[in-house]
Amino acid sequence: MKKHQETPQCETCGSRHLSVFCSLSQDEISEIDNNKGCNFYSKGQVIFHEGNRTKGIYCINKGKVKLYQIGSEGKEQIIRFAKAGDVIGYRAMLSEEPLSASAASLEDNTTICFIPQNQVLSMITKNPNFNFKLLKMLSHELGEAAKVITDLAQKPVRERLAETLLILKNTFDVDEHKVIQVKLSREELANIVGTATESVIRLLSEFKKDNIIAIEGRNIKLLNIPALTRIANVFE
Amino acid sequence: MKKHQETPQCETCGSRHLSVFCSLSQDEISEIDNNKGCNFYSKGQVIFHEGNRTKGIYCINKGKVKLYQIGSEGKEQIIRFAKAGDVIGYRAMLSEEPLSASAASLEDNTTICFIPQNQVLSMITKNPNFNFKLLKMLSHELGEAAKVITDLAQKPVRERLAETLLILKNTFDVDEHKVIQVKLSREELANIVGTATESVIRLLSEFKKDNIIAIEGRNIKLLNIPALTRIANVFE
DNA sequence: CAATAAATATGATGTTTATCATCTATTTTA
DNA sequence: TAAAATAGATGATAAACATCATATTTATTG
Repeated sequence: MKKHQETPQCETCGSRHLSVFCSLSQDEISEIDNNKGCNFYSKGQVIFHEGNRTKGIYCINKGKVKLYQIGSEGKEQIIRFAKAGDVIGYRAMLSEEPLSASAASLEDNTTICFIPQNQVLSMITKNPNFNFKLLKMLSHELGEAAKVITDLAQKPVRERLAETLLILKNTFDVDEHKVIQVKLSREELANIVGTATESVIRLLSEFKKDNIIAIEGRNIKLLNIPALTRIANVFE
Repeated sequence: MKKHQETPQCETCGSRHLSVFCSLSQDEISEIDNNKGCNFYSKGQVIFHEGNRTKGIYCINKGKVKLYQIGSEGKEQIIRFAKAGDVIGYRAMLSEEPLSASAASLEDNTTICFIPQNQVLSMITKNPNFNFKLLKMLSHELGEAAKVITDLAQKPVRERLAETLLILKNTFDVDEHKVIQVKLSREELANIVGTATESVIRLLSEFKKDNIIAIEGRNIKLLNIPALTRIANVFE
């Protein structure tokens, strides 16, 4: 009893007005609609592979995605996340370099549109607002990356894990029960924090013992955000 | 007996043709020349401060610069370097965010021009080539940052130090005696690698003992680059 | 639904790396 | 140039963290 999966239309895309495409005109939107493709991914499916070339950008219509690199010992390092309204693959397309990261779906029914390069380039040229949104997005990402670098270089694992939980909250939000709205394995958490899976398990247990979080399987409930913030050692 | 320091002209700037400004027309160059400022910095002088706002971009005419953040325990983390022809401060300007890093000169007589925001924005709008160069530069930087993140998260200090030496070689080149053309303290090296100063000192001594490098004060001579590459554990 | 696999959990142990103390060498400055 | 400050070097120790081993729980699948 497979549900029929229809290609979503940009025109009716709920995420569009919050995304980098918010400044496009009606004409530009239908131009994209006529040229884009769409794919549906089940949980764990790879969307693109590090090292490959891309001839366009991927716009997430529905679902959640992790972007990761494989380190020299074969270990996954999660670089960032993307959700509905976010765009991925633009870095490689714009720099004309191979993809610096792989992308994999974190949920079933993740729906992702593919906008060909020539469409994007023409929008950049024709729509200054879109262009500035892109520049802004890239610059912002670069600033975030610098923060991550400093944290990885200087903070102990405990602080980084606390900070990761807060970042996941900001990225995916929490529901009415304070549960972070993304399901990650302990191993994936370790692959964000840059530590061993066992260390994440131990530290989560500590946080739980101190009533800072509650754990139900892969659901993490944030009970005491001020305490987490204190542990994370962030002042901003 | 202070030497008279003259504002350099973009028109005669040797670095221009290799920089993000390479695609500018004669008119655009003189337009910038008429609006830019210029400052001279002695070694160690701060060019701008993390957290401040910038209303333009800094173009390095001469000298070397480190960009760094101060971590939560007050420790410096060097994010990247810049040299003649490189631009700094553009990330903050384009994202309309505060500067994410501070910049400090690494050499006496470092000469840096300041191009006001409105000049840059008008070039972006009027010169598509310049715009694409910017997009490319930002995207490239973002890819480099992702690599650093994976390395910091996964590689041991020894590998990171070896890799840092190779990156310094690629950034600043070596002279005819194989000496890396930038002088950094052991502490600064530690602040790139993300480790303690003592660890850098010990590891450099090891590399020296194995005839992989030679050390004369702050000059580091790369004697065996293949060996360094092997230690750095990079396959690309 | 039993059987198997995978993920989570926890203890024991070892390695890596930071910290502290101290000493020497090199700059800087009075 | 002597004195003081700073940077570099090295050993001893401690802390953080990874790894390995082994349960235990939770998913997955025939």
